Amino acid sequence: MDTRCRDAHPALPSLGRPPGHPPAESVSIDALHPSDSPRTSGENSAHARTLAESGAELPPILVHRATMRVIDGMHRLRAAELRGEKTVLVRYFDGAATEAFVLGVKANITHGLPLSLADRRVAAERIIESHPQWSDRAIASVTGLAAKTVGMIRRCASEDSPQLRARIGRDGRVRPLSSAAGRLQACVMLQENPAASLRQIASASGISLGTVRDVRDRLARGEDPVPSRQRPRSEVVRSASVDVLPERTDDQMSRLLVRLRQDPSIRLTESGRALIRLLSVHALTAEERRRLLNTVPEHCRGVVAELANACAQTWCELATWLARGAEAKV
DNA sequence: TGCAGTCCATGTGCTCTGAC
DNA sequence: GTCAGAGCACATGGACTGCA
Repeated sequence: MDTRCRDAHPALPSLGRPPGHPPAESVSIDALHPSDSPRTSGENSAHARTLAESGAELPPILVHRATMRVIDGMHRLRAAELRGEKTVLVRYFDGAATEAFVLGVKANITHGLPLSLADRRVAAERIIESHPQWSDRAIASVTGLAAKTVGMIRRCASEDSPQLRARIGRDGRVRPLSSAAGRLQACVMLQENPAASLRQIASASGISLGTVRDVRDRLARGEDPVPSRQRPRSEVVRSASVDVLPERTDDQMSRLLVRLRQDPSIRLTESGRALIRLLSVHALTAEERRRLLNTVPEHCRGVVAELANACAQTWCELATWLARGAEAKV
């Protein structure tokens, strides 16, 4: 057997790489069950005959101990049967059935008869279902597909199922799919508590130090704290063209903000840009409010609610003063 | 000495482009 | 049309530096 399949993916945590290579055992062929094969068309009988007729000693096959299913080596098993042998050399894998399947896929793309493209796509679908937390590249490295292809399969497969917020990469690190909610929270903290350290803000908002720094730099440049890539596409369209806005409260706020941003007397002064930044932070869409809500720990909700009320009161007072000022000028 | 900020290598997903 | 590779922007953790 090609021992590379034992090292399916060192960085993927749930693969559970077994320590060392346990010695192969001679096991009765009758005790083994057919594999949960990634090959949709079954074994290739011609390939099995070729192996049987070669006369060469066949390497041990890999078997899932809990189910006695063959993980890797169905062609070698068929070849042994064709030779009339009663036993076959086996190496056991101890782990979950889903991990055994991943191991089988990995083994089949690294040696032996390669999986077809269709087989690899089906395998990717199964791995996405069993390991939704794995990144596209991690699954791509197991199935032999391109990461982009895995991403496309994931999008199709997850239309009816909720998306996880983070993925585990090939290096075993967890990376969020979107840091938008954390960025918005960090933005609020930076403006309400400028003396707080980046680390404090990073810890409180659940994003990395580098991301907090990026938020700070963006605010200093008068930019949105959330990169356009991470904002919903509909929102990006809104800020690009106010003519396509449907009549909704969130959209009305966006429209007013766009108008304000376009006003030279506002956008060409430091105080004006600061005002736009403050208004942008507080003009949250329903989706952003929902995301922010999910980031507030249970024990902090009272404090956050109190702060939110205080902010609301401040803005109400400001609105009243502005209205009075407008009336006075008229 | 410990904290805070910065830099860097390396990972991610997305988009574009060319090969088949 | 499908697929993979290159390049991009962004995120991460560790290493490093500066400062009280």
